[in-house]
Amino acid sequence: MKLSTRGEYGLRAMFDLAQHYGEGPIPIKSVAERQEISEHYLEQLIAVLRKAGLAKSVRGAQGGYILARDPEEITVGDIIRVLEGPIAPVDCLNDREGECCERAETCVTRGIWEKVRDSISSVLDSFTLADMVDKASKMQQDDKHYMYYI
Amino acid sequence: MKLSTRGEYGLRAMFDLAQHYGEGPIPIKSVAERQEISEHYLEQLIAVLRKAGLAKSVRGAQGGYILARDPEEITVGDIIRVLEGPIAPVDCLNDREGECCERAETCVTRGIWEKVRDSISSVLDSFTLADMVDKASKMQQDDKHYMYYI
DNA sequence: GCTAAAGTCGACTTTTTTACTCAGCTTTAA
DNA sequence: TTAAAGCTGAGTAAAAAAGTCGACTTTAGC
Repeated sequence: MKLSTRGEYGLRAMFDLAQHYGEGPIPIKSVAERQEISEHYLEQLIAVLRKAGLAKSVRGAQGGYILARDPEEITVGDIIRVLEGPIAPVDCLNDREGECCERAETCVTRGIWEKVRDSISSVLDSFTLADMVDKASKMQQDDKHYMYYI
Repeated sequence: MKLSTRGEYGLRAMFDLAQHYGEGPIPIKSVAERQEISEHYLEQLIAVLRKAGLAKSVRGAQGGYILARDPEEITVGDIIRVLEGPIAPVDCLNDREGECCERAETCVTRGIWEKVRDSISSVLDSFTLADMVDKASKMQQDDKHYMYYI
């Protein structure tokens, strides 16, 4: 039950773009440096996000990437689904009803996986990039406070 | 976000033992046949479940495996955690607080993964093997009904 | 127009994990 | 005593994940 680095890196990259939203195109190189991710690898991930319509690219000098929509309009679920494929603990959830499992027995487990999937989805969809940026800035505030009183 | 076959097979095997609970030790071979899982592979999985205290073995002729506790006392979460490792979308959730991520920024995502983990856990812990056996027998009833009316 | 800073594309490699397989051993009911 | 079970550890093949490389295209700014 683990995310691959694709989802983790991709989310961090999109979060980075969200933090710089409004500043024009952000070069992938700078995102990779800040997030400590291999530039070439990140290139691949962001290409997927672009094709899925979550990010836009601006080619040429002074180019880079921008979120395709406002940070409020992009959920963590949107990003994870694109990079990790459909959220489904077992494959048969992606098949049409009745297309898998001959034995009804086996399908008892299916109901459980469905509930797991739905609960993951609903958690992931409940966070937007804007929420994350808010939280990050609050954390920085707290840090300052803390420093102040030392 | 996918389960490996370890969790899937292991759960099916334990479900099989639950269906035969009270009938004495069930040989792994028969479980493997019913569930269409490689016998040798299943041996490895059930060994892990045994060491974790979820199943008991009876060696020698007429031996086999038995659930270590009543089916009501074993949840799907117990089984999955043993076979798939701790439920944690990202590794840093298994570290102690503050041991990971230097940058507070990075840790904004951590809060999200924590909620995902907790929601998965609570779904998995809400099903016991007894629930699954009940459901399977109901499904068989329904099947008979269905057949009856054709 | 040239140049350098960007993104684009596809193929390649390495590493890790998964999913088995095998052989030989130990235990024990009948 | 024997055959049916579990136990153990090593080995392996295939797949997926993670990352690398190099050549190409686009475009702002000089």
